[in-house]
Amino acid sequence: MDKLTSTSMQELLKAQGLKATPQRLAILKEIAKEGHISVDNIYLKIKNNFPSISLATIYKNIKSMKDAEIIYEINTQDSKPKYEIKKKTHAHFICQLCNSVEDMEINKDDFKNYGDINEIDLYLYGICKKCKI
Amino acid sequence: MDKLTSTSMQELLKAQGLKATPQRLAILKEIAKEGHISVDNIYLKIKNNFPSISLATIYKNIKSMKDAEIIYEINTQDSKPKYEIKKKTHAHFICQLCNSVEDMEINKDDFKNYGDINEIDLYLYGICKKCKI
DNA sequence: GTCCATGCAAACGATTTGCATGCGT
DNA sequence: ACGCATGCAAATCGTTTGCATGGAC
Repeated sequence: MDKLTSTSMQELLKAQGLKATPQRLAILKEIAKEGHISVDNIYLKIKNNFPSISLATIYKNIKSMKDAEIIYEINTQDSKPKYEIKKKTHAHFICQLCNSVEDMEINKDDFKNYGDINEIDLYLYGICKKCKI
Repeated sequence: MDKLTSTSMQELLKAQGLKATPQRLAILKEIAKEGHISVDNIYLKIKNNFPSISLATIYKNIKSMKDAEIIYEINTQDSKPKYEIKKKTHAHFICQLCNSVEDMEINKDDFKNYGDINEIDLYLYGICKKCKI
């Protein structure tokens, strides 16, 4: 996944008119570190270094950063929503056993024959390498 | 969409070990008629001809018929889950204005280069013909 | 008669909201 | 100093569960 420094995160937020609060930076840092992570797990992870943070704050910030298109929501068939740093369009491979999410490259042009498409969400379900062992 | 008679619905249910109750048939009929419909709307529609039906019954039956792979759940970015009669793999085109869902044919073989895939969920977002006018 | 399905009400989990306080700019 | 952000608690929404009753086989 792309390296995202604290500085670039602050700029990303400011560019969208959002203040770079410690909570927001902590959330972004956790998402960037994990790749794909649920609200609950963001909360648990951040609470270690930041015991005062509230779940409501996480939800509010997830919402505003999603609206600002800084992060992206992944909705799979069997687990709670997960979040990732928004980047170039790609597919998600979902393991049907462990629910892990893996990014896969796709070529947007492959979908041109479907007409005028603004956005593509492609979820591929199977068994990941780890679970296949 | 495929024609689905009352008789074939009954057989579909029995084949999966589910009793063909009037409630179940009404739910299936509504899903077949609408193509893609939410729990709330199933409830509202059925309540007209079937005032005693309860939301819990709809939820329970949606769950059992989903488990039995008679119906399929569609989860889009901005609206509540919708349900359709399960059929051959296809994509869903979602209108970003009116949230309508439209089926689009896809060729499973086009996804062979992604590896060992059991299931494909492809959501394409854009503006539907009606909303483009 | 047994078993599964229904329908009501209560419980539940995830998310949202209101509001007083605090902090960044 | 102002306005947005935080954190708590309460409210809300969608969905699930328990349980007593009813109906299908």
